[in-house]
Amino acid sequence: MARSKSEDKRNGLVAAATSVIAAQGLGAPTALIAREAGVSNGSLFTYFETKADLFNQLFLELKTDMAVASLAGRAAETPLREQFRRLWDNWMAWVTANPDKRRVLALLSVSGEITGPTKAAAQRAMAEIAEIVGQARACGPLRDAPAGFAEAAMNSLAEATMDFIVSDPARAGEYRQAGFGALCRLLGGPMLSE
Amino acid sequence: MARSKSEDKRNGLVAAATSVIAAQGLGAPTALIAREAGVSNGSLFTYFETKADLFNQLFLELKTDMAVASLAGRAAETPLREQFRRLWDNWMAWVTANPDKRRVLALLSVSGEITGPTKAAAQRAMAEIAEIVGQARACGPLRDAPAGFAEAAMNSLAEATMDFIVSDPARAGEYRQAGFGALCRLLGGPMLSE
Amino acid sequence: MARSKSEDKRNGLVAAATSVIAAQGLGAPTALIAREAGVSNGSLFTYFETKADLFNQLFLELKTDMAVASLAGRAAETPLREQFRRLWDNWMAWVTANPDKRRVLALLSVSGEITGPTKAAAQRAMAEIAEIVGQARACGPLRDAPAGFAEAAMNSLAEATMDFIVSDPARAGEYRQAGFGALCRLLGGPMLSE
Amino acid sequence: MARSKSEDKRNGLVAAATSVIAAQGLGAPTALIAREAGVSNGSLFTYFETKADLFNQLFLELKTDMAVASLAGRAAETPLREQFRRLWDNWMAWVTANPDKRRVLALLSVSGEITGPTKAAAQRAMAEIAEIVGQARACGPLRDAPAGFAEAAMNSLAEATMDFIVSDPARAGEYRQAGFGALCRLLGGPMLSE
DNA sequence: CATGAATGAGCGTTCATTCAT
DNA sequence: GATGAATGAACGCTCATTCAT
Repeated sequence: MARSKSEDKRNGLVAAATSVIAAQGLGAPTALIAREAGVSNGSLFTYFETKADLFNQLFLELKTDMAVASLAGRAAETPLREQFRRLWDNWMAWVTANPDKRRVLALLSVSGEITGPTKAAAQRAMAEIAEIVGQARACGPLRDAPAGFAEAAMNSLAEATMDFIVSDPARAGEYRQAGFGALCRLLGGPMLSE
Repeated sequence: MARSKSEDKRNGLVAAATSVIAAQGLGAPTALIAREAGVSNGSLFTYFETKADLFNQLFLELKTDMAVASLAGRAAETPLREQFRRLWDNWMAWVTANPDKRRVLALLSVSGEITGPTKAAAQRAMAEIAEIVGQARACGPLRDAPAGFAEAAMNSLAEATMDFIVSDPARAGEYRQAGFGALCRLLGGPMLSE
Repeated sequence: MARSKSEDKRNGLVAAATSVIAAQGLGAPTALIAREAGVSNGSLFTYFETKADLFNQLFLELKTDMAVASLAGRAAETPLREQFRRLWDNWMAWVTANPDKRRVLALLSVSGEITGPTKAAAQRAMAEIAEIVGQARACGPLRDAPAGFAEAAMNSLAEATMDFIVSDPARAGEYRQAGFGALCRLLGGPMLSE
Repeated sequence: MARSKSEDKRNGLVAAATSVIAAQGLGAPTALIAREAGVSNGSLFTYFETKADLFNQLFLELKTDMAVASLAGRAAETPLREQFRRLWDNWMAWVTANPDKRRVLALLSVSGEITGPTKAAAQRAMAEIAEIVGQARACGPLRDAPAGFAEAAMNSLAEATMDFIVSDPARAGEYRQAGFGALCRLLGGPMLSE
């Protein structure tokens, strides 16, 4: 179980990477991340083989974090709209609380450094969410759309909503509402209409 | 007189930057871009003061290119749904034909190197598109949503659709359809329903 | 612990800088200095933040070196003329033995890269010499000249003498004598006359 | 006589070089010098083969300028002290009026770019001054000093005095006086004593 | 395992000089 | 001759990664 080395240090590095990269972009020096974590520059490489490796682990961790937060309090038997509502609210709350994590995720997503296996693992972390979306899709207008499309559409709408929330946190509630309305319309189907 | 700055060379550099950055990311060496353009490394800097300047001009050029392509053949008097259809089809066709441009646009958008003035100019280039969206919004469910939200939502949906198109061009038509349907539902309103 | 910064390496860099700059001027590449010191180009920058920083530290070190060498064997109670004689002889001997250091000092002095604090520190290193000059000035014809003038005059005479010594070391003794004679006359006063 | 090309442009370049180098040092770009002279960068090289050539011509021109100015109004039959007085006053007045030229001269002197022939020509330009110094030397304590030493000593003293004048022009007169006194003592001899 | 100095490839940019116009 | 774009070598500095301690 306990992998050797210090789990604390690793987590510290991940956290430091998040805040440093949020501020400076992916070009941020590993040495700075290490310093921010209170660790020597060399040590970073005992926890992550390369910078790209750090990126991949970070990506997976953030994605998982986001998924877990979004699914908090889920009750599989409640009506679908209820579940969506909770999912969406959780999700947006996570962004509001963790703008850095969200920014880093956006940076990493587009970086070209995320490997296939990491992407696959990230999808696994999102599986439960995908399942909820799948239920909605099954009886809505996206019924015949290619697999994954509904999910991607939801994601993109979430991204747009997040941008507004991050840039103007005071009106977060408003944006969350508008986004949710759009989401329900987008996925459509009887189970989501009000 | 001496040689005057060649528009051709400038365009060659822009094109080279697009393909090199699409392949290697924003970290691509300026020297490589210059070589790809058949120009000496130093020459790049007679056309663009700095790498960041190249990024900004490139961004604006790509954005404008995209906007112009999307608006091709627009007839302001045709029904709104018609106009949307054409806009969307043009847009997706542009992505299909120019995946590199699209990727570079995505990279630049998130790079933190695009200055305020460039962003403003880009918005101006997109103004006509924004206007069309505005018409749809005015009589649909996003009527009361914050300004810009409808546009952002459309953009994000377009992004998602583009991702599918780029990753699997063979089924481009299918993705385009699905995306358009989702778009109409998302923006809603009587003028967009079938 | 890791290796700690090696005083040896730093000194090696300073020495290498001296000989390389003496040969090539201040435009000498840092990479060459590093190579001459048997160190990687990057390492130079773990010892000196910038090339300008290297210049400043080098300047101070050379100036101090010169001052210390000039004051060797000073006995504050001996007659002033005696002290001057020793000072002058030491000084010229240092130049004879270290023409590179002298050339680099001359280059740096005029470079515009030496900062105020460095200049101040250099003056402190020369304080004891200034004091000796001050004693001579107090009772000679420069009594009423502006502060620092006597010192500057001595320096300039030393510079001229050094030039001769460096360009024709075989006659160093002769030049030294002539210079000393001129110095005593220049500063004048009863305590320096023969 | 009239060498081809424009004498005006050449002089403009020399003047521009003086002011630009005074401000920026010898590293100043040739392109900047050209612009300051109102000439294209390429044109500079039709007047001066290389940057080093420009340096050499500039050096000679400034040195000559200084010599001519110093000798203004010389009357070979007046007493030596008189002649020295005039020389010194002219010299210091020139520096006061032309601090840029003086700074550039100092920079060039130490640059290592001045070739032997240029140095020789410069000495020729200074010949008349050397002759005056030679007369004083002949009957003073430097009688037996190596050739050129007296001149060099005078030069160095002048340099020191100039430094004070340049850094504090308000007290130029005071410095000039102190310098002249020191000069007379340094060269000594009956013809210079008051 | 932790540390941080050492390494050296690599990058953006500059600039003397050349040359097409 | 004048112009200024073109050239490409060169430089200072950075930073991921290694390795001696």
